[in-house]
Amino acid sequence: MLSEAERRFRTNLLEWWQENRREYPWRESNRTLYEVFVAEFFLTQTPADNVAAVYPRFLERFPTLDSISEANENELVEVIEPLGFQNMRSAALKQIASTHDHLPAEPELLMELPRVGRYVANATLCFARGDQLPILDRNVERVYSRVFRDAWPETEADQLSYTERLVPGDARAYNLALLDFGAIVCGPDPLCGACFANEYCVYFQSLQE
DNA sequence: AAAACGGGGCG
DNA sequence: CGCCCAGTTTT
Repeated sequence: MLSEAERRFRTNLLEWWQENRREYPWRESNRTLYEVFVAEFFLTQTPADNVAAVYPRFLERFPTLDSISEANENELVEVIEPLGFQNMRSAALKQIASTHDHLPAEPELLMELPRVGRYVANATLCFARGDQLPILDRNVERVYSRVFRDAWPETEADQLSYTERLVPGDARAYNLALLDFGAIVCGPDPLCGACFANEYCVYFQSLQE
């Protein structure tokens, strides 16, 4: 059961997103599971614009897992280098490619891969396939902990359960909207003056004392 | 110098 | 689960 505020937030967020969505190469339609995975794998702790600058080159040189397993690791490191974490990342990709000829399409199986946690697994499957999975990173946490402050749980496991209830049938649109909202409006220094949630956001209400 | 960050690893 | 680590960028 969703609260009134939760239902309104969900509806308002999707409406807002129709006019405010950000475009990135990995969001284009018909991206494969592998292509979306590569993007999400690089997007952890790395600004989207940096990933966007390297992404086409990476996919051209490494269009499949198989092409990674055949490449030498130095070349992999070179292509990833502008993003940082190049050693950890190429070692992980090498290991994944050496043990898989295709990526598993279930979150628990994706999470068995090195350097793939809950965020990358759920984001990959939701954005590539539309799977109805919640995504939870620090941006999403910041948004929910403001808007639903009193109800928002403390621990990561409880937060994941909480977000699971909110994800609608069009999970892809909802989760992308949540990320864009956290980046554009509800960032570390929030633009409450431009926000649709002022009538029910607990954080905004607390500012009005 | 210190905080932020998603994942890994430990007890 | 709670805590701390490695690696990197941002403040």
